[in-house]
Amino acid sequence: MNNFEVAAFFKKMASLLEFRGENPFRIKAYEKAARNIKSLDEELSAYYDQKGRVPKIPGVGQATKEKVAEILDTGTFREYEETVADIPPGILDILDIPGIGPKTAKLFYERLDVTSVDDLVKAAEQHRIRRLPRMGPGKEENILRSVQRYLENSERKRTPLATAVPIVELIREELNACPCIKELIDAGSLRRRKDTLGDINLLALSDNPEETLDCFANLSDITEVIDKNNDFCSVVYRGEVRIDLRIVPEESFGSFLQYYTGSKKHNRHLQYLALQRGYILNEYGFTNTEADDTIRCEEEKQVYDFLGIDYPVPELREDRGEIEAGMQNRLPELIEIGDIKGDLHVHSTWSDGKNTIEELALDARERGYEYIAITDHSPSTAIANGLSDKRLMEHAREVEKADENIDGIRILSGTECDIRSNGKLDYSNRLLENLDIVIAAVHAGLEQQEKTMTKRMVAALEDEHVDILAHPTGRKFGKRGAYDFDLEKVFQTALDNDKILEINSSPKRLDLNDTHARIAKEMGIKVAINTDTHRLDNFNNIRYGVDVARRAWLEPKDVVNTRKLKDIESLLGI
DNA sequence: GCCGTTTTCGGCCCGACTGTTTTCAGTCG
Repeated sequence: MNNFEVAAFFKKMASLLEFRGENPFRIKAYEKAARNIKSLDEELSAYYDQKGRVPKIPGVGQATKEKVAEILDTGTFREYEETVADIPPGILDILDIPGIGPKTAKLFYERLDVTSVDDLVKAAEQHRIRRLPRMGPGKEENILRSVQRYLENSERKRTPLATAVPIVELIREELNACPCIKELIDAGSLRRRKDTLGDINLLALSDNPEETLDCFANLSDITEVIDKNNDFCSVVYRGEVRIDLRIVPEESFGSFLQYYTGSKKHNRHLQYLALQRGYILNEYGFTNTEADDTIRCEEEKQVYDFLGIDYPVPELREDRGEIEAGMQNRLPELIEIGDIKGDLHVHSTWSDGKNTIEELALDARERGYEYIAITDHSPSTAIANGLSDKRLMEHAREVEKADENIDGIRILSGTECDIRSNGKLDYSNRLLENLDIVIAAVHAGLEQQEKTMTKRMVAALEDEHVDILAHPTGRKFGKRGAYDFDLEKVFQTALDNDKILEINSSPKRLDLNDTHARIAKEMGIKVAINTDTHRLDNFNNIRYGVDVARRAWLEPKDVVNTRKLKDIESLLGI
């Protein structure tokens, strides 16, 4: 159980208590505990395993500490379970809908007898909501829209790549103890580095398939074995993620790897090409339709060689033109992590970051970066301790000082400036023009209608001080989709005004996503891959941003922060 | 439920945005 999961219990608990109308300060205390647990640097479970107690955390007193221990021991806590049991189950779903908080859920429950999402939809459609106090037609409409989006999201519950990767690392470590496994290889969407995974696909070479699959089925944290036979086993990890392991024969390892990497569409296209040449292509290799004789590929590349296609890396295999490009020797030279020369979106202790400007700079230098931009929040994002005008000026001076004191890396002064709901920026021109870099971002008023939101974003992109639009579509995994806005218009505005669009590497965002980043590239819009770092280890998330970029066919030249310091400076007009 | 005391009980309590109001409640990051 990680900190986010522990924090989620307390956040949820706060909602439930608010729904029941309990002491607001007790509710606040739970919210605060959740916030502080989420922003801890070390993993509670690791600390607890090692020391047998819960560390001191601000806002977490004795009572909550005991609950944390209970969660780590048992996966839940008694009071939470009792509270949940006391509330109609459908209410829990309603509380998950963005825009509907505990107070609103309570109102609907008490006045309209709404105890499920279904009830809620009916109440809205029958216009019963608009008659409630402080409700009206606009509210009713917004609620219907939120519910619709919520239902769409919950239908396709996929696992974010950044959740899957650590799980696979743990499994890999545990399976190391199993001597019969010769090699364990990622396959499927995991290998293609898709941002979310339906399930995790692994392949293994083994001398003893039976024993290997037994090892696998008995891993800790496996909560269910769905299917198991001679060369295949499918399990559920912690009741959430499905993981398939398949033992593959060495003589056709390449064919298997290619086949189980997919995607389905990519494979279907290859199968069509094979058939034109008189072969059936499947996981065993190419089978001659007449002679019934199979060519097994030991190496994956042989599959492509056989069809006369340059080898496409897994990230490209979506049948979005990579097969045609491979046939014409014009596959892109994709960007790699090593190409990244700096990070243009970093938060320090001045707003909601965990590290000082110096710590960030030294760590970035250690990573071989030539530059970073310190881009703390603006006043509108108050909960993140956004910088007032006065503090912004002090901040810039502090950055300048650090830049003078630390050799080997350039530290740029910047801001992640809120785009207010009316399209105005959170700082005046006078302040913005003193900064090296200005990132603009939408953080509030996310439910605006398409026209308003588009206008708002366009206005920001037309501002001469703005360099980058951060997390342009606003999506967050498991939370909400993109803002309602005209993507084409916003992208065109970015192009016309020579602005940079961000691929935000934060695992909960990955925004732009691969298709949007590809559109940006094709339109000729510059892209930056940033981590939005709030603490040092967030710098590691760059891998996920680069994954997105690679899936979007981006080459080093498409990404501004592959440029050397002096080129980035001239690009930013410093 | 937490915290910090002129120390064990009283105060805690961001601010923009939205859709309602006719001065504000609820949600969110």
